[in-house]
Formats: sequence, C-alpha cells, structure tokens
Amino acid sequence: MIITKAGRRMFPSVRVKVKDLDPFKQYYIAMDIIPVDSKRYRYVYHSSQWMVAGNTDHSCITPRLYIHPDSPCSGETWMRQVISFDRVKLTNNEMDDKGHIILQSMHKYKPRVHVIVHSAKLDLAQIHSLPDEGVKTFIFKETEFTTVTAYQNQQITKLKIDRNPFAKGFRDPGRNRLEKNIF
Amino acid sequence: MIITKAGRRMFPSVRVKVKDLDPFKQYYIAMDIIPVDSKRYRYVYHSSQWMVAGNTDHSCITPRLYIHPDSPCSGETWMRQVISFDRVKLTNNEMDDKGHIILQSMHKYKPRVHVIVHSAKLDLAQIHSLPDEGVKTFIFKETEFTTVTAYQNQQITKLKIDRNPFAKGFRDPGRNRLEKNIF
DNA sequence: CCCTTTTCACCTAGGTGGTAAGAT
DNA sequence: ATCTTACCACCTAGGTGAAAAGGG
Repeated sequence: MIITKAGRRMFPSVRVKVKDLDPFKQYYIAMDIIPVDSKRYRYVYHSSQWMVAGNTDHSCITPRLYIHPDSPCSGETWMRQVISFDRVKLTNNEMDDKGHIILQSMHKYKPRVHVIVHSAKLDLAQIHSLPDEGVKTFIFKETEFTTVTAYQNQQITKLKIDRNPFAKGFRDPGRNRLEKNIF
Repeated sequence: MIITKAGRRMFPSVRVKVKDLDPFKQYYIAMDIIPVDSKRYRYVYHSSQWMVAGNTDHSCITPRLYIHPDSPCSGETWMRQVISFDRVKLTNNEMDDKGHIILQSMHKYKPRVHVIVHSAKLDLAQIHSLPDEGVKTFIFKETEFTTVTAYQNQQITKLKIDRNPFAKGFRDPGRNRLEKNIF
C-alpha cells in the first residue's frame, strides 16, 4: 500500500457486514491499523519477496482510530448495509494533523474493525481512542498489507491500476505494449 | 434560486453560529424551508419585479428536514464552528427519493434552522420530522428567496456567476463584451 | 406565451501511479 | 544504494448557467 505525506486512500478498501447487533441500540463502528510485528522489511527484487531488514519499536505508539462517517447509527441501519471504509486515508507523516492513520513505510500491518456501543459520554467529534468497555474487535487475516512509498514490483502495480477507477489513466493498452515486446 | 428535478445545491448557502448550548449535551442541527405565503409569483420584466400571479395551497405538505451532516454532535463542538448548510439540495420533483428538499417553482420561501436536543430515541438515519419537544427554531428574514427553473433577470444571474466557484466558466470577460456593446 | 427539461461546455475538487530530483 | 518527495498528466465525480427542445 502506498503511503504519502498528504495521505492516500487505502485501496482496496475494507468492507464488512455486521450481524447480531441490537437493532434499537446505537453503535459507532471504527477501524484502526496495528503492526503485524516489529520488523522492518525490504523487497528483494531478484527473489520477488519481502525479507526482514531490521527491527522497529512500535510499542509506544497508540494507533489512530478512524470512526466510520455514518457513526453513530442504530444497529438496524448498520446491519442493513455493507460498511465500507473507503474514505480512510493513510499517511507516513508522523506530525499529521488531518486525522489520517499514521503508518511507517516498509512495515507490515493489519486493519481492525471495532463495534462500539454508544454511551452518553461518547461524542463523534471527540473520540480519539477506544473506550474501556462496550467494544468488540475483529481482524481479518486476508487484509494484511505492507506499506511502501513506491511499488516494488509490477504485479502489485498492475493489480492496483486494474482495480482502482482513479488509475484508469494508466490502463492504456499502448502503455503495456512496450513491456510485452521485451519478451 | 434555481431548482431542478435532479436537485441543485442552495447557493449562497445558509451559514449560522450558535451560542448558549450546553457544551456537554448532544444536539442535532437541521434546516427546512417553508413557504413565505400561499402565492404563486411571476416576474414582470419591464417593471423588474415579482408580481402575485395566483394562489397555491401549501397546507397539506410537511416540509422535508435536512439534518446537518455533522449531527449529532456536542454543544461545545457546534459552538466552535460556523455551521454551513452548503450541501443541502433543492428539487422541484415532488416524487424525489434522494432526500432533497422539495419546493415548487415560482414561489417564495424562507429557510429555518432547528437546534434539537438529542434524546435516546433519535436516530440520525431515521429522523424525518421534527420531534415534539426539545427543539428551538430560528428564521432569518434576509434568507428569503424565490424559486425558478431559469433566472429571470441578468442582475441575479451575474450575482450567481460571480459568487459561485462552480460557475467560473461563465465569468469570461469576453462573454460580457457582447452584451455591453449593445449599449 | 410562459415555464420546464435535457444536454452541454466549462469549471471545482480530488484520487491514481509515473518520473525525476532529493535525501540519507 | 535505497527510499522519499514534489510535481505531473490523466482520470473520476460532480456543481454551474446557457441554449435548445419540450410541453401545456
């Protein structure tokens, strides 16, 4: 996943469905992203894989919480829709003041989804960390990813270009012909 | 104000500041638009004014409520910002299903702003009408306007073009030269 | 005749990876 | 040598009034 100073959307975006909420209770739904380990990685081109390239200490950093913009909302409404986190932005700027999720490049991460029971004390404009109770957290192994500032191999670049509507400008078939003719 | 079937933004947008809320209570803030009278108007070009052109019965129509997208939010947060209704859309389509505010063309209207105390029963996704209590309503005489499907005189057209960033394409000075040379 | 609808060029606003220069 | 930054062309997405066509 490319991360920049200004912030880039996470793509493909995390999308979930929820069940077994109380239809009449109010919930926040939120996402954060935590390190998979404390390793720094580098991509070894000739063997086409990520290799450990050192250690990092994530221990003192509390990950930022991204509250889904529909929050708070009734259980009934949440359960009726696919919940998409397509507007969350990732940044490598540790001083970010736009509320984006801050990550370090060349590290492995996994998103978490939190379902938070609304209580009178919670304010959408002020929640910056998870409350102590009333929270259920879910992770999905298949959503793990590695952060970069530029893609390291052409398979991932192609995948991104083919799937993301905003990258349609790079799908020009003439653009690929050159590469294909190399073979 | 131009209204269309698809819905157009209200411009200039209604912007308000609020004071004397309880900083720790939660509030919804909403807008609706009600008729100034039950008259239909037409614009008389040679006298440059709107004239009564018949009666209409608005009595059976409950105006649609536009909930400010930041709702619900704490009094403290509401008071700290200018509250702008720049995303509300107006339509002349009585069958509209996109939640836009429905108005009739060639009528006079005035926006109202409502400050609504949050109660456990209120759900952002389900409020479609004003609750019976816990509501304070404000009107501002200077926000009255007349609806049209095409502008009736060049002063208002010029005002709209000059102020709205999306109409910059019509500001081209060459465009006005033709009209000016008529005199 | 008067008002409405449809389509359009021309904007704002913002999301892509590429590329060359910069930084360490 | 390796990673990052700044800027770019090229997209998506959507908000303007103009103009011509439509409708009663």
